Amino acid sequence: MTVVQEQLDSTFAALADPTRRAIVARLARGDATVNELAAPFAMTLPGVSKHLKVLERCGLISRTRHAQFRPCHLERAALDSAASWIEESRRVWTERFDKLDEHLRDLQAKPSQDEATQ
Amino acid sequence: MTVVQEQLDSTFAALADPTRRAIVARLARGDATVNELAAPFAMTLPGVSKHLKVLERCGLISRTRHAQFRPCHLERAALDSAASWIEESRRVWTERFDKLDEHLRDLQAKPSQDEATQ
DNA sequence: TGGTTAGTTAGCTGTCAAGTTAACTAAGTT
DNA sequence: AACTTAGTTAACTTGACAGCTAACTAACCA
Repeated sequence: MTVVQEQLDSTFAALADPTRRAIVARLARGDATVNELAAPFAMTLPGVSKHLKVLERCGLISRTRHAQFRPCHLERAALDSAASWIEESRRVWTERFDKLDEHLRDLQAKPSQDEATQ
Repeated sequence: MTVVQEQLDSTFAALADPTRRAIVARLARGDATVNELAAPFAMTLPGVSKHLKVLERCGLISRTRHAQFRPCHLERAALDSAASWIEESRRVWTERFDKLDEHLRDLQAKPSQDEATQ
């Protein structure tokens, strides 16, 4: 298993949880402390702390220290790599149909003997 | 939990597995049977069959019948919704920095009394 | 009809993840 | 020094999931 694959594994797995997606969405609007992030959820602080660890381990967030606070910061790189993977699949899928389309236009424009007899 | 959230949960969870990502990438290039999809993997057929069920349940693929074959087909909708979610977070993140940037340019252009004394 | 090909279902095992409470660390406050 | 605030770590329970083998269904072939 390559490093890139493991990165994607952990990033997609992180985004599979609705609590973590909400945290990411919140952090997109600006940095926040653990308690601020935990406030909207009916969940204990250790639970949120675990989610943050998951997000940190896949590189989606980073944490610094500021007195007894640990402000969380969204890192766009992991988000970018997940987006890139999906985009690549969509690109291939789209390209295939574009080629099919082109082929059909070719057939219509100048049907060859071979194709016309099929 | 909303339907949309459950859809995202299951789609991201599906994409968290490297085998399933490889299957999706393969299907982007065109439809394939279960055995064709299983061929590249050191895994039993029931294992692959399970992965396909996961992909089907989150809407990433669909399956039809053709004699004793069950060709798999990539459905772009689920892929699109996952991509959209990520894009929205990236958009917010980017917008925030654009606004900050604009604010800083404003400060430089016409510093107010209030801001100048801080 | 008996065999082959394509694939799924069932049942099992091991692993990992989410959530909890309780106990801890570390920094700031009085 | 004692207390409060912010957060993490540890230990546990529960539930889901990946993989396997064995047994099954369904369609085609001889």
